[in-house]
Amino acid sequence: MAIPKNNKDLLQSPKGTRDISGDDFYRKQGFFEKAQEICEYYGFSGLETPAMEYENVFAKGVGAGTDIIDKEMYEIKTRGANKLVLKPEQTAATMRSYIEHGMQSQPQPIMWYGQGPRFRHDKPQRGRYRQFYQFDLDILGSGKPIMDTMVIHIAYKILGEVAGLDKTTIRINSIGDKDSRKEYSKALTAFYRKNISSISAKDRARLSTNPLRVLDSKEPETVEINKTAPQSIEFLNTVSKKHFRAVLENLDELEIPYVIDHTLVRGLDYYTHTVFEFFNETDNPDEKPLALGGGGRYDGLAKSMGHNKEVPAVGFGLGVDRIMEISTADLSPKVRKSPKVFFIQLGDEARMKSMNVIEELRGANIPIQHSLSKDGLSAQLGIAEKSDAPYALIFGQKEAMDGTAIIRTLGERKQKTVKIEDLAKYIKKLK
RNA sequence: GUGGCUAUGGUAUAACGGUUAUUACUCCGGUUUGUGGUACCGGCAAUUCGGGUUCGAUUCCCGAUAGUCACCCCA
Repeated sequence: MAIPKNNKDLLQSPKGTRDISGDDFYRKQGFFEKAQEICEYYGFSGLETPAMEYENVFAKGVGAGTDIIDKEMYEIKTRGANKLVLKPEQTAATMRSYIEHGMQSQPQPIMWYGQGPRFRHDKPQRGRYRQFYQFDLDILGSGKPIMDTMVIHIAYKILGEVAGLDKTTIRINSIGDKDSRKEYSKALTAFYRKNISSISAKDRARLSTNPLRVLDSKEPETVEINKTAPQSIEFLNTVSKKHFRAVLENLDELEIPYVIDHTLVRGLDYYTHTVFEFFNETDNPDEKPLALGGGGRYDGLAKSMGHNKEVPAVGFGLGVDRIMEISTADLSPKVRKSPKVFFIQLGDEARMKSMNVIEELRGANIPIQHSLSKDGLSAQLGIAEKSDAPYALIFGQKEAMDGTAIIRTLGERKQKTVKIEDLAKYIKKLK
């Protein structure tokens, strides 16, 4: 918030971005670690794609007429002729990677997870950043409904077990395969044309670019008319119906609660069959529930990106920032070890040799905290007191000469002198 | 992108248009240089930026910036 006087244009992070440090830093890392564990267990492996892509990856993949592509992409100024953009979402990038590396000749399906920043030029708000973090999971190369269920199941587990969110609602719908989708789209267009006077001007414009998105509209008059709009599941052909039913049956079997939401079609062009979103239900009515994540099947993506073959695929993305905001779960990562010993040094001689002693302890895997920048025993003991370390190691002039160190039990205020060579072993034995 | 609200040290806050800009926490240093949580003393540190009104602006007005809320959209 504080903006330095003479550098207001330079010394602040860009709008909608922020520095992540302290607890936030570790919680984000811890979340990833724990989510990763679940994914690895289910046989997924990691994928990290660049922060930028050629514009076509998203323009062709996600499709024009969506806000993401039309007005939220960051274009990068480059010296070359090709247009680069900061990636606004992961799915198209994942598919690009699959196609580029010929993954279709590997045993199918390819199962990938990953986490990283996404960029959208949106107006910032709570839980909405211009650089935000997503955890993604994708299964490419299989059209089986059980894959849809698995993806939903894992997302549900991550939200529940990792983030500790037990009030997650899953909204689900199906827009069917390409044919069903086309039929539905046609029917919707006809419906809206018939009621053209009842929908807002904005939605009339949408009608020509992407009629499915009119269903998403929040314009009051459109919301009203949408109540009588044809529902996508009415237009599912036999195959699509069977697929959707199988997904739901699998969810029932797993006892994952869901709500079928006929207005849920998701804005992006590439979705087919199953689409779903996760919401966190809040207790206080002042806060409206935030979308924590969403996803679906995108069998049409590969072809719309110019690939010669369809690649059936399904996946989700979770909004890490939003999850962090409401999660109260303990998310400390493995690297974050609570210190066992607080290292105190006294005098130049001892300070000089301190790092050698510390290296000794590091070699023995003993986590420490230190105050090498400080002088004075009282001061350092004071800091040790405030730390979480149960023991203090005092290494002073005398100890440095003798090749010993004092191990002090902070709570009981008792201490013992130990030889440096026995130090690690001695500390290990302490509870 | 549209509209509303907000903006004081690192954090949290006080100040009828006139104060050396309040207080607390944090942080740093000290209370006879080798044994601690308390206490005491001292120190660092702020009116977001740019205009305007006024003898005088933290205070009123306008603009910018940022945050926040609603819309939009979505993670």
